[in-house]
Amino acid sequence: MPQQFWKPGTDKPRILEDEEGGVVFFAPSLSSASSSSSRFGYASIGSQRQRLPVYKYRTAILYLVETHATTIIVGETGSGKTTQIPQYLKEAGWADGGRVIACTQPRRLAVQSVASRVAEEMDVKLGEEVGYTIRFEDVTNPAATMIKFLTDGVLLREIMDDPLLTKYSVIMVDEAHERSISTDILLGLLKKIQRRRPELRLIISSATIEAKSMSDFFQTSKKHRGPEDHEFVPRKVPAVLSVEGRGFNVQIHYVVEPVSDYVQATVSTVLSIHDQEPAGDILVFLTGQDDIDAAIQLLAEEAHASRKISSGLIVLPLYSSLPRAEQDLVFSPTPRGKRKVVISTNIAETSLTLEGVVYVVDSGFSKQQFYNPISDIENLVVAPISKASARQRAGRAGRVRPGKCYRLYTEEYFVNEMSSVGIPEMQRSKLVSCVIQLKALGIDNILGFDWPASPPPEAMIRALEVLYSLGVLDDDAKLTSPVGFQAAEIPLDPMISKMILSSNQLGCSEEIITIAAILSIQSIWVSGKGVQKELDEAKLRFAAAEGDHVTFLNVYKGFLQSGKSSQWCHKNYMNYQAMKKVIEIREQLRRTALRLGIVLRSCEGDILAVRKAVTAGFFANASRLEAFSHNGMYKTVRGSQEVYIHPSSVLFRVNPKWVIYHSLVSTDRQYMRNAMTIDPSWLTEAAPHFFQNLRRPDPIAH
DNA sequence: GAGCACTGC
Repeated sequence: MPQQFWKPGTDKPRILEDEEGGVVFFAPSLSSASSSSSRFGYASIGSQRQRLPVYKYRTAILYLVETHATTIIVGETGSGKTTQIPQYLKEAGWADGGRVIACTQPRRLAVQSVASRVAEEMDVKLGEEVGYTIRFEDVTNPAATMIKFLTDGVLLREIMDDPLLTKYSVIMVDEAHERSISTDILLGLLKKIQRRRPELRLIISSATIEAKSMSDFFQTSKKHRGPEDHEFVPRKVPAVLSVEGRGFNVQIHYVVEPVSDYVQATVSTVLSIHDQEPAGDILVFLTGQDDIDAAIQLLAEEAHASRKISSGLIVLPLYSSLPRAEQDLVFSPTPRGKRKVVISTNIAETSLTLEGVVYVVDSGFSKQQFYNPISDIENLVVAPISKASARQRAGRAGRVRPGKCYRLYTEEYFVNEMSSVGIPEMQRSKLVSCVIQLKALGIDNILGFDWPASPPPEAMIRALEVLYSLGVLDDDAKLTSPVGFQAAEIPLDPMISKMILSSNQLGCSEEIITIAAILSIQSIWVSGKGVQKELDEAKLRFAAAEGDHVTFLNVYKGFLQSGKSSQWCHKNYMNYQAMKKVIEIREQLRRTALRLGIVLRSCEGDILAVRKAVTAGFFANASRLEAFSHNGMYKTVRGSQEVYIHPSSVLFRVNPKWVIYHSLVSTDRQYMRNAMTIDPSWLTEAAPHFFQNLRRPDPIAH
């Protein structure tokens, strides 16, 4: 047990029972917090730490963690919970005896920056007492690390090697309100682990007040234990503690009438802020590159027309596919007498923080992914945001001083129609990777798994079907040996994993892991507007008749021959950052392949082997050109869906009779992205079962 | 001849 920090007889924390009996609320006691103020830390950093809002809950938090299996902490950004709570736990002895305190984050950058901040506060070298682990980077020392920050994805991988996470005494899951797939899987698994390890403590940290549902989820026993035994057995009822943030007040403005064109409304709002409000930068939330470009152009036109305000505005776009140098412009300080306007996607809602923003304009929309398990198509659509998102966006205006947020929707809409939280990612995504991961963790009854939010059964069944067809699961829906277990080890989509495993027998693993690495990033080309012709020409220099996959091999070869040069990328309209990521992923895949006993071998130009390996993973994505089609219409073998080759493919307008594709994107039509020519006989060869089971008597007859 | 919100292993 950790050292006792709570002394009976001293100022006792007050516990307030929720009337429904499910939730324990805790009222902070200022005097107990200040009584333990000078026990740790260096003067300057120590007093800085004490000024954080979370500090006055120090005793309360430690008390709750000690006495409850799960503690839910609701706190806005700026409360200091992420950097302070792990330190409080360490100071209270939770890292004694070689145990480790873990704190997960959804994003890599957050892991790195929080870890270095905490190492600095504790005056230790990063990677010793305080460390972090993210994909490609393990900055920990197993013999010394007491506080470890990591992405939730990394912790999930750790569960594969150590199913009970035995080295951790406390696991804090931060930003749980974002409800990413890995956070949700992690929460489900932690609940199971807790049943086997009653001494394990969980802290769930969330920005929204939806704590009740989280509390219900972690409430393993309805029976209350008496207070006399709580020192030995933690209470099963989760404790809930609310910590205020340190943001400044943000005044909210709503439009009086609904707007019909939010791009136009954005531009008018920005201009009137610039005209009437004191200095301070403006952050605008739109949905995507199209919106953003349109708004910037309109803003330029209107500012030009009214000369009085045309000067003084610096307008900058911000989205993830923007080249790095242009992205960095938004961080440069605003010159005196100027006003910066950053027009951004959701990237500025959580991933990037801009200093100096005083005004936020919120369109009320963002692009969100939805998955239809019946048609098996993922769709990116503009959809209304949730109240939680709207609050997060508004909060971006209050970081340096009191700010204002202009919502381009009515108050009536916000209050009555906006949903309070977004739909968890789990309920709007493909679940193939998620299901194989759970299988690898020994969860046999996938449909009965205790999720924080249950995914649609159709999506689960579809995922099971895909895994069965790949030979990853057997008739009893158990992982096959060795293919299933090996595929689960590879940190990629199972269809790609299957392709890699098949390349072993075909003698082309070096080429296939290159293709796998490139397929698992967004795009290796620079984003196309304005340089379309040049981009097309550059692509032609690498284009292979066999299709996009083989083209990728040419590109990668060229990149290596250039000495991985950024100028070479620039010259060929390639995204250098993306290529660097390809190199990293490829290196990780090489190591994973070696561990799985895959022989790394090049086929030395035998492209037939490469194409067969791709087919072994992606046979389910085969389609055939319609016999009398003049417009390049294909039908999928699996579902007879009408599909077309995407104009970005090197096979666009080539229209070979048979292709397999990597993915479908759905806009006005269904487009196949990354297509490759095949011989249809390879399909039955790769997956006889799959094609026999299709309804049509002979779907691949010539 | 079209368009890629954002993460992550």
